Amino acid sequence: MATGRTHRPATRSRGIPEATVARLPLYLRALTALSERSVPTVSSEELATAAGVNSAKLRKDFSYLGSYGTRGVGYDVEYLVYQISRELGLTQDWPVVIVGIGNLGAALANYGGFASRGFRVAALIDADPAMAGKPVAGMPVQHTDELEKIISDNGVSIGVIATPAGAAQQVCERLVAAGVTSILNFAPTVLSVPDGVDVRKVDLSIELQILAFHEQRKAGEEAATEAALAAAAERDTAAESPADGAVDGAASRKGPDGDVPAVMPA
Amino acid sequence: MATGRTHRPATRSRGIPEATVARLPLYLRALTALSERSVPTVSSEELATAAGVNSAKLRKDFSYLGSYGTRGVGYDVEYLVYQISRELGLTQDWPVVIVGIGNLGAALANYGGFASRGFRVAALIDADPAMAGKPVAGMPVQHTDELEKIISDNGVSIGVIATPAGAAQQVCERLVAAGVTSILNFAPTVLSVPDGVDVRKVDLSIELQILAFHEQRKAGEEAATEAALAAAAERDTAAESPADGAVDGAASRKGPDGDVPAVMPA
DNA sequence: CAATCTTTGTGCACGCGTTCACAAAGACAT
DNA sequence: ATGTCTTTGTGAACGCGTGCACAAAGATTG
Repeated sequence: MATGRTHRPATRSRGIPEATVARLPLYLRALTALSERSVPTVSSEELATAAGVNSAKLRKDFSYLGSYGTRGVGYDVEYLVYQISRELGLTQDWPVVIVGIGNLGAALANYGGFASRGFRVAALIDADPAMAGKPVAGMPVQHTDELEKIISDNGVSIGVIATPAGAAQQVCERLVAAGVTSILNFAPTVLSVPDGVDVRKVDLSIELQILAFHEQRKAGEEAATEAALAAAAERDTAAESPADGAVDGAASRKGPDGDVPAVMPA
Repeated sequence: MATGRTHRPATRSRGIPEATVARLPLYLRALTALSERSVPTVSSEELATAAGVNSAKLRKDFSYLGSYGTRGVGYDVEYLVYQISRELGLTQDWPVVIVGIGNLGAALANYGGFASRGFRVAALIDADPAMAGKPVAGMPVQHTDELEKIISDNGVSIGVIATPAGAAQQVCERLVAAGVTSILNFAPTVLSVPDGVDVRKVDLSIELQILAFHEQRKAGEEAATEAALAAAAERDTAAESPADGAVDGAASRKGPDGDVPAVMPA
């Protein structure tokens, strides 16, 4: 999982487990594809394969929503699309603002997947005065000064932060103060928010690091014969002189721009 | 969690739980920040706060790596940076290729967070002949025809897919055939890969849908008095005529572009 | 050297999520 | 109407992840 929830008690929302909620969009996507091909019904087995999950898991997930299937037949595609959409709150319009119109912010603004699922980009906001008025994705960028007014005028409750890490917390606080209660954070920082505000984060660098871990492990297992012994020996050696080895290793790792430097697509 | 793992038995990699691996990058980020401020040591409590997790969890996570702390004092920042970097495989250079240089692909190419953590963008690849040779992030875009050669010449084992959904599976297969064993997928599709290949996915739309679910729930709880009763009644009514209600609802949901339409930053 | 104080490392219990496996339900054929 | 066959819905068991709470370890002070 690339994304992680921040804060939040293990409370179940209306009885639907968090893990199930996270999978509903997957089912919805697969179902919509079937719907477009005018497939009337689908079995849990078929749908599970299309969504990339186990069929038992899918059935249990659906059981939290109610009994929408027909034994011996499967699920009615159109009906299920509707039920899941409703459960996810996609039958209503969700205005969102994107703050930080750098490379990533612009890419998000152009992302077609939002509009097609009930999300409407209400405004693009950036702190750079030079950006103000510039059209991005057919929409003029507005200055941060307008943030509060935009939020309240449009009744925005979902905000997307695509600013550099250094600006994220401040932007977050302004969004929350203005009434935003759900935030999707692309900045590589931990955001602290008051209770009642949901934060989900997407960190591109973290995903790659997790892949690197497994990649390294795979490489290590390949040469699992004598190489494994050599590696272990080397590791032990390095571990013997903590401070010294660390300084060396850490220094070589810190790149030109360090690490934290509020990097970000920007 | 915006990202989810695809396939993969619940095997522990060298004894380190997957959940712990996913948090290591968080700790690393917090530690690097401390390192830059020349903080020599840090307690589990402080570091946990900085990383946005519980201190007991952090200590348990570190215990899987070994006993790197000193009781009564805390952890040596530099040493821990080194150990975690090594564990994640960041002490070596990882060449990556980005396939699909649309808005998102370009944003990723410009993302500074990659280079600073040992990831080197070896090539940008796009299927559009018009893109070939165009410089993006100071690097010429190469045509898909070169994919196999690029992978093998650079020893690339990690690939990033930022193509439209329709092209993702095909690109994935070519990457895997060419030797890539880890894939970060931004296309809104389920990729099927052979055993031994890791896939992590990042889906922007899914994250928003999960936020919408909770947002809807919050809104519902606010008006939890009589409104709740009304809503429940309405829901029951809708549920009574499955097929009919479904057609209506689903139809109104399918936007102009449908849903699956291989949308994507592109 | 002894006493105290801080902080780590971890045993243990609990709860969530996953998976198995099967009974119940309905479609369909005879 | 009866029987067969398919597929759902779910009870139960298991395993992973989380958090508590504390003993052990070491620093620090007198």
